[in-house]
Amino acid sequence: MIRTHTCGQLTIKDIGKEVKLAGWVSKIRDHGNILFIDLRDRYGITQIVIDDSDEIQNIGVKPESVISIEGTVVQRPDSTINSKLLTGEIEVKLEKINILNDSHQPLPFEIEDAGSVNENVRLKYRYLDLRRNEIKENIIFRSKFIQSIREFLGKENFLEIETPMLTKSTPEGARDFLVPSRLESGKFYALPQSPQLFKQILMISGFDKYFQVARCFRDEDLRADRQPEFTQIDMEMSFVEQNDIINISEAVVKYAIEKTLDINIETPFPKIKYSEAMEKYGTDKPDISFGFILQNITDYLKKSGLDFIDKIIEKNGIIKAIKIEDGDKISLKDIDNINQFIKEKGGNGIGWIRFKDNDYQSPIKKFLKQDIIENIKTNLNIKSGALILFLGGNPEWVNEILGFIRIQISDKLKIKNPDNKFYFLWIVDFPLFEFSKEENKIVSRHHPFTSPEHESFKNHDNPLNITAQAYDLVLNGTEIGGGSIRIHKKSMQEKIFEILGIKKEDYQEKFGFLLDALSFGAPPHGGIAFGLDRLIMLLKKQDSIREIIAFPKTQKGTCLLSGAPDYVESKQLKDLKIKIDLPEK
RNA sequence: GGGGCCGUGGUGCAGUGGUUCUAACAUGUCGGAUUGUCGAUCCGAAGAUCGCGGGUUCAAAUCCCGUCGGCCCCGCCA
Repeated sequence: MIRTHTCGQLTIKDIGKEVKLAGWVSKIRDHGNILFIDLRDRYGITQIVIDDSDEIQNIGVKPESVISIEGTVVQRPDSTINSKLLTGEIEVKLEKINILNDSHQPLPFEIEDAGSVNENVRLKYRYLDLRRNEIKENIIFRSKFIQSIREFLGKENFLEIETPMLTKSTPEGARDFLVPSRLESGKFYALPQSPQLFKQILMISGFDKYFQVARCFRDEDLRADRQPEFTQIDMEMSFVEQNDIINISEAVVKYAIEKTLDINIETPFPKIKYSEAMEKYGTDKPDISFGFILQNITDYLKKSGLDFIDKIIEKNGIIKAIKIEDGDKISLKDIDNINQFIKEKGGNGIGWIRFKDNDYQSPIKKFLKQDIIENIKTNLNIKSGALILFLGGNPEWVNEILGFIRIQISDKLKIKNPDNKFYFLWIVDFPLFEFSKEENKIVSRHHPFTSPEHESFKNHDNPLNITAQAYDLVLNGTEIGGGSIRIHKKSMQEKIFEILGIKKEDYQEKFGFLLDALSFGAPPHGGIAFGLDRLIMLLKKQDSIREIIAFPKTQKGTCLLSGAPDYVESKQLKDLKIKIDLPEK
């Protein structure tokens, strides 16, 4: 046996025991006739003490070498107890030391405070980075969180079922990662963007409660909270309605968080309609930890005599405002930056009024009638020092842009989440479709298997007015989950494909297997998927999901540790009958 | 596809045209000293063609162009 205990285990209860420990040399403190080694493993640090001067001469260990030791657990003298360590009341008096493997010196970076090391160096030597306490704890937390979800869903009678990684490319949605087939030259598998169709088919098979810790792949550009491969907690249930899924989702999230963090999660989470989220926050994933709610001031500006405002109102546009109580903290330069952003988004610029005592400043001051100002002051409850920013145009555009600005300003003022809590929020009643300007056609807002809300489907005059039985879970302004009740009747699924403008032969070719399955007794069903990486990131208060993924990719999708992606041998391409045709530079 | 920030010993950084840049400081590494440290301490040493390529200049880490790499954002992500 190489070790009898871990480095985080021994305490005052173990005094006198003969033990064997193994781990990494974290720190050496050499005092000449006494020498200390901090021995570290996943569980903690135990101080090894050597006070035999001959032994010290021969010891020759280097930081981050792996050693095993034998010795006796002894109590530390009172004055040398280290209250920062769980093992700080004891130390192990060394009797025998074995260097299992040396570490090259100097190290690429110091393990203890590598937080300030450039990320490219951290990623290249990820194995060293993962020895650091903070990121190690993130990875351990992630594992415990997943375990608690398995525990909860297991008790709730859910089955964990794997679905294929090599599957069929489907139109719509994100760009697929493709895998060439050798046995069927010229054909490709796609890596799953989500197990969506397979989990629906499992419902049709009668596995009425399914979940999976599912790896998903989307070949799109990366962000701090987006990796090309990521993990979903994927769930699907039969014989359920929207609220059943919402309830079990809240229960599983509550259970896993309370089990892994020492906090209380209040359920049920608040719900707001999509339309309300857009009106008030200008986004479908609002951060509700602070105010700055978008306020419609169109009525107060009617007959303002201002040409550009009259024109906006004439074209059925609106004017909305954000009120910033601490208006002095937003400078003219900040407003300039906002203007630049708006110009990039196809607008002219933002209006502003700065209220000071009983006066006010504004670039359009000489055009503003006193009664308009009074109206705004009263209705928006303006106090001295406040700044309002306002923007006019068509409602959707105004909401979207002000939603962005709301976040920009809150970042600048650092007023987000002042009490550092978790603000969960359900967004419900999404539209089933939206109009895509790029493709100039109607597309699914969630995915084409989402069931419409029946009344709105029956009564619709325009597909864009149909409501979906879909719901998103938002945590502190980040979407962490989403799902829907699915269509379980073939005829309805065909109608949806037709509204989407997909030809019968095309949907037959791509989704025929689903339509077939729906025709053999498909139960009503629905589900949800949680973005595990984002959820863990937020729970661990990290700024990037790379901090909670063991081996993440860079913004260009490369792995600095392994060097992927890379060229392959020509024989491999030959087997696949693939020719590379790179454009000349 | 676009916008922005960054790249200087192993690591983190200072230095924005010159002779206090023959590149500072901190930390680590190596050698020595040291009996109670735990961010140990003290003494000493080594370690950098300033990401790479080109240009401007009497003179470039510093200015310009290109390129490579990392990060943040827009587009994209049903």
